[in-house]
Amino acid sequence: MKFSKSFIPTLKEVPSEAVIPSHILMIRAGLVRQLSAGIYTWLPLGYRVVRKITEIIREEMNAIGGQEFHFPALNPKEIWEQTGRVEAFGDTLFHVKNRDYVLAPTHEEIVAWHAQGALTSYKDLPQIWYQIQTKFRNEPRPRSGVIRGRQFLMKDSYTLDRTFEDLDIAYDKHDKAYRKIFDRSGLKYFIVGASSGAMGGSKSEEFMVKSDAGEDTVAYCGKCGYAANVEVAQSVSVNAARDNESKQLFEIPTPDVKSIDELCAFLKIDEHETAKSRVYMHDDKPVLVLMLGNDEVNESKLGPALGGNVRPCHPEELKEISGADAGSIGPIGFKYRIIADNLLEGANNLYSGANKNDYHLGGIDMKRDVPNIEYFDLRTVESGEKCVRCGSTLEVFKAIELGHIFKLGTKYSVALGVNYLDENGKEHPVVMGSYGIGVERIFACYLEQNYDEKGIIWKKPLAPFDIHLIGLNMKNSLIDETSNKIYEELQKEGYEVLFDDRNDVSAGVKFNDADLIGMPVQIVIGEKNLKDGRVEIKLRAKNEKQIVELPQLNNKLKELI
RNA sequence: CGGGGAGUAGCUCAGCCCGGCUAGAGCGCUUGGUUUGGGACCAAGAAGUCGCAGGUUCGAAUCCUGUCUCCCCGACCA
Repeated sequence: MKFSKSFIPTLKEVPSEAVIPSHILMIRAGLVRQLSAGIYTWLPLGYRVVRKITEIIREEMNAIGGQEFHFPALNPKEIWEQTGRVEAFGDTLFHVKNRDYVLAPTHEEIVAWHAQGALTSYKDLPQIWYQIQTKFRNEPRPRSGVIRGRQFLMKDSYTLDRTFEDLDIAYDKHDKAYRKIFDRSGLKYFIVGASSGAMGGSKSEEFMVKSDAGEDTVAYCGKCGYAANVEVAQSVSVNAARDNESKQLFEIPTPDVKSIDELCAFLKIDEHETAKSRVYMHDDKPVLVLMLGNDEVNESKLGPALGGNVRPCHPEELKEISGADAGSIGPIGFKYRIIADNLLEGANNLYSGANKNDYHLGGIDMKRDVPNIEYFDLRTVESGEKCVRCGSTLEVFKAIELGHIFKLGTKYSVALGVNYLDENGKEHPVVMGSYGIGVERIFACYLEQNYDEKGIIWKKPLAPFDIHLIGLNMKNSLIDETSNKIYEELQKEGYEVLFDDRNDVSAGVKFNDADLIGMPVQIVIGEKNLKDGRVEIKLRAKNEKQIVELPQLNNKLKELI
């Protein structure tokens, strides 16, 4: 493709709407333009990358027996009502105003609808149906460029099986295919076991990429691969101590001491000798939650531990419940249910609030003084703590979800009546699985992992072109002739070539554009080398330049690409 | 939805607090010329309903009210 005739609007300045590297690079390199919040147009260069990604996905999905469909994005609302998901999605689902249609945010319903009555025999199963399609979700807050948009490309596949055992096989095939897809895309990723949430299913795994732009926080062990969302992550951490002797309870005046840090400083004690109190309202009954030292209550763990509705108490409720304000609340004399984090189990000689403003208690023995307490894992894992599986150090960081594989079970097949007859003529619901990949997230994550101060660094699999051919001074007829000839030859050799044949920009502009757009190999045709019958080859990744005799160019490229 | 920031030329932004003639800069763009191995130079030029609506005023980019849009943090996120 000739640069002079292409729409590649590169930008020297950083556009104000972009914050994260991948977004900035996409805009600056002329890959994408925003139309509205969370809605993007892929420009020709960027769309080439999208197609490289989708082609990798197709190959791997076909390799496990997937059949490519194209389901409609516009769906009758009625079908969505049958599974209760119009309500479940709520405002996230786009509704069409002048018809009872919705814009599909995913396609379980439509797959089930087509399967119903069509897959009627055990002989029809298993099936793997997939598509690469535009999805619509009314995200309340689109962000991070294409990473969270209101319209986005998704590869979604659905497996239809007879039994849960067969589902295991289909799930495993997807697990392997996904690894291949992300490996081939050149991404560094890891896998997190996750709870299946509102999709309604049992087992699921998320494929994640470490990134500050991520929306999930995960704990990860580099040694054994343990990875979990911090909402559920566990770690080995040190229990509060139990001394041989328990002191008697004693009251300490602690004027203006509220936080654990202030308490430790005031009494000159260690954080691990203290217990922090938080009061929650659980189905209209107060619950005191005790944490060791300064540990924060992990509300994602607290909810499931208690069941029902849980919310933090309002400050004005605290006094009535405990007799004190926040900062002076503690377990002794607290009249309602008390639960604590596991780390506090059996500890003694602890300091905590006295349920009396400006007073704390010392000498608390959990066994002796708080006999009816219940223990749960309520901590939030922090970086530096030890892995529960192998004991090495955990890292906590933000991550982007690239893909997710679910064992759905029979939720949708039951709701929409997708049944088959087995060998004995007995009817069963089809067992389903659902598997998604965010196509643009592969794109964005690749960029997050492959750039430098000059711009993007493509590797061959996703690069829009293999070679960026640069004719420096195109008004020089020898350069013009030679570079055009090389352009033709390289294409005959089967390379995808972007040819910077512009005659109205200086060399510096071409070099900088080439580095910004980031094709793996640059070939520079300039007077300096051409007068000796040579050209320069530059590898973008290593910033390595080599001078090559013209007749050797082809061999050299075979070696490099 | 809560909190914060922003909307002025294609892009990045100044001007706004403290109202005043024809609204500015850099980059980009057009034309001519000189350049051509790291965003080069000279000259001439085009380009703006100052987000929108209403109000205050002799006079509004500037003050007031409303509204829309975009960005960031949070909530939410099959």
